[in-house]
Amino acid sequence: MPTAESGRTAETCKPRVRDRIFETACALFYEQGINNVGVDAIAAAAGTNKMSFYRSFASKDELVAEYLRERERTHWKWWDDVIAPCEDDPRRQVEALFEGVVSRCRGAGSWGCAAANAAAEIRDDSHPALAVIHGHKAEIRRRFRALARAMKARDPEVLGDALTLLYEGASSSKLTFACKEGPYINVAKTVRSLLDAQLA
Amino acid sequence: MPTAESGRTAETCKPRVRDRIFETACALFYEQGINNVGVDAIAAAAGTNKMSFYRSFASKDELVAEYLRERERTHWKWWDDVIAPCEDDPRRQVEALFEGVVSRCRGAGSWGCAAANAAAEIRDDSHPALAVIHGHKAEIRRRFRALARAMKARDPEVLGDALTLLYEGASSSKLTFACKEGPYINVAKTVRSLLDAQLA
DNA sequence: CATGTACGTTACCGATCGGTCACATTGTTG
DNA sequence: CAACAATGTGACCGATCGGTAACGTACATG
Repeated sequence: MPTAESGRTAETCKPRVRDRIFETACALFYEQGINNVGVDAIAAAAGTNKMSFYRSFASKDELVAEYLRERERTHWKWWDDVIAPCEDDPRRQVEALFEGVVSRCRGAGSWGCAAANAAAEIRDDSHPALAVIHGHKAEIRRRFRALARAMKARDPEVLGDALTLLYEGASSSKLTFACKEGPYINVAKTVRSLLDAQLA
Repeated sequence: MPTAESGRTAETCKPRVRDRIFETACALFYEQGINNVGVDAIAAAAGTNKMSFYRSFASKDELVAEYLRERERTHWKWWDDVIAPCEDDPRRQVEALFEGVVSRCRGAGSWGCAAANAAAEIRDDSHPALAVIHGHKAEIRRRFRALARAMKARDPEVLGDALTLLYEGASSSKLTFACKEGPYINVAKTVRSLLDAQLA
């Protein structure tokens, strides 16, 4: 057995076939949609074949769930990085988050929220990805409500939900608006005036 | 040739097979997602077969585009009905629209915005439904901006975009939040305080 | 009765789907 | 060298996909 490999110290240097498949699948799922990407296409794009795929993943559905878990990890890392410079200033944290969303949406490779897109594609209640989607969205709402509470908003639940909806709307507007300057471009300004109104 | 039928006075009483197929397809597309509903399933659910389908529609893609056009017609009819009682009071119209959205989302048969869901499923730039989606969303934005202008908001573009995002977010939150009381429940209150802040 | 329209039925096409089989190859380790 | 784990290869499965061809039938109109 390899010395520097015990199942958990991996993901270091070696380009394991499983990792190549997974990264390729994540990119394809996000750009083209889950139902528009077959297992064959993933394996081919990763420079391997379908059999190697099924040696690494139990099923496509499980891969999809894992894909969304990875997106969620990345999302929260991004979130924490954005709010870190404004520690102990929840209002600045919220503003920074929405400024971050705007510049994220501006990017060329942005196709909206992976979880929301997946929710539109997956309608089978038994799909393992559904729990990931719902958990992710519930956590977003929870964090915005916590930020509203930290800001001492007069109605933290309402303000938290408002921020959640604006956050959802901004990313989802990426796919639905053809123009390059969708309604998300003004969301930071909106949030500021909303905070002005809701904070005493 | 039938007397009471000249191509435009139709859609009256006779249960034409084309109409049955179309209504069935609209319901299935909305409930289960476009890519999860095959032509065979549509025909069978409409009590007919695939051949009758292709005698009425050029292709599935064209049916999908027609489905979204129908959803848009219904949406604007709903919209106009909601704002009609508040004529000459744009602020009340906006408030009525969001109260309407909340009660619409509360309904059991609500699966979010059909256009937004379709946008997540359709990633092929040449799909005939894309123009319908983009046109619908652009019109929503245009109307909210016009309402903001009619309200004499100090920055109609920003306020109009804010309303657009909240409108988008509210309906899209239907599929992404598992709980029965998603963040949309507070959107009417948010809109009121946003209007208070933005109107002089 | 003859004609034409609307519709039902069956079988079929090539392509793709998710998933599995048996077998050959590679590279590392002991 | 022997052994083993990881990977590549190609054929194959049943099911479903969007779409078509050929034919039969019901019915209303002239």
